[in-house]
Amino acid sequence: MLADLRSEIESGTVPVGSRLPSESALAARYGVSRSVVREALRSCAALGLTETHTGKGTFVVSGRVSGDLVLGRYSARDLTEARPHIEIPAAGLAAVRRSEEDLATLRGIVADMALEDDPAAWVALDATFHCHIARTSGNKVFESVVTDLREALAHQSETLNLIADRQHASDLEHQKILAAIEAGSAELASAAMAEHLEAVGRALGSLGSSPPEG
Amino acid sequence: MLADLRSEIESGTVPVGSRLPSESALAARYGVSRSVVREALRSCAALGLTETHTGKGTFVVSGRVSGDLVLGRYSARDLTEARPHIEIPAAGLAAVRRSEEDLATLRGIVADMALEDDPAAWVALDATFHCHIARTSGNKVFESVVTDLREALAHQSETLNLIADRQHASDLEHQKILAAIEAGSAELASAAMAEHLEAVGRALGSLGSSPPEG
DNA sequence: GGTGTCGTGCTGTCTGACAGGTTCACGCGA
DNA sequence: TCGCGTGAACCTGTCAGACAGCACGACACC
Repeated sequence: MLADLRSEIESGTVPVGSRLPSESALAARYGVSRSVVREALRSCAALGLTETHTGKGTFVVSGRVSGDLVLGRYSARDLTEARPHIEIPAAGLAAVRRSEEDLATLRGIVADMALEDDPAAWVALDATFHCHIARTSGNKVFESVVTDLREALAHQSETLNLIADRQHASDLEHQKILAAIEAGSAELASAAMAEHLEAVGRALGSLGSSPPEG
Repeated sequence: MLADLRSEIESGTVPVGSRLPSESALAARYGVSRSVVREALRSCAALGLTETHTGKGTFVVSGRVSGDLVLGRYSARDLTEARPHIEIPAAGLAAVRRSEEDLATLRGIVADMALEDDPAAWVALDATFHCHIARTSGNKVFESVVTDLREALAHQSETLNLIADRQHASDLEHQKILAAIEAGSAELASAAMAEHLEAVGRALGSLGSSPPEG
């Protein structure tokens, strides 16, 4: 039943943020006792999929298993320092390995970002853009690491604010990255991503070695 | 009590491979009921720290939480392709940020490797060496990713065999890396690591895009 | 010596119960 | 009518006790 519950969450059948049925209800649905349900929920919680609050219920907090990058606490410096080394080669590979479907998705994201006014929504799209490039690289290691990095970053509101501040500049840089990937040039794509991350890094520079906020 | 149990496992107080006390015993030790113990053990199992077998007990299978890099399945190509992008900059940072203690540890590992005859033991030391360089980089992202990559690699016996085949060549390259880190030169350390990984990559080249063995 | 059986210990699951936190609606008073 | 307090309903957290199934070792028997 753990597998069933987990697949329901990971497949998105149960949307992120929603409340799961109560333990008793789940027990009745699956025909098991509450103990079994509780242990399954504990597993999901350990994997970072759910959180349960006394008296309120258990809530889906993520659609995917969090890597230890997220579980651990990373300083903004660590994240900023590591990103280029992974995202730049990922962009290069993406330019070589992209499919038409990938290109369509990336174009859609970039178009949406240009129209987005809400900073929080824009930052979310920004994360989607970078994650999809990593996925387009065809290397699952890059995909996992970038997704984890981005998720870890999502816990640092200070950093997110600074990212949102340069929305228009980033939009232009994203378009440049996309164009390079469309052109199929690993060199240009890497360079464009490097330029983008460098600019972001400068904007985040004021953070210095400040600790994460948890 | 989960935190207590988990820290006991992660700190190595309970060695990997050993059997934990029975659920009843743990319940008595912590002064809680068996339900609580079972849920804590479920969490540990979900994190990949323990495995429990009906009728036998629960056993410690890992001293650290496995990232999703390990949980997922990665091809040898993905791993080989991603390693340089993370380990080379990590080596560079390690050269700049290493402490005397780090140097002593690394020297010890390299010395042990030179004397090691058993291929399996040597490969384990090799993993320790690379992981400790990542740790020495002072960047927890690099540390996590390298450790995860190495753990993922540990599931691919074919790759491990090829790594073990060039034991003597690797020993020399490791010494060169260590010397560069001792000298405090990020440039030399990166170059030495690049050279090493390139050589390993060539040796693994025959793998091509063969799937992981699971 | 080899083999089969029994007892012990452990996990897996169920039942029923109670304490404490959370939320919401109802009713009372201003 | 509006504001507020109270209480019921629901939820999770934890406990105690019980039984079935599996694994393993000891012991008796052949």
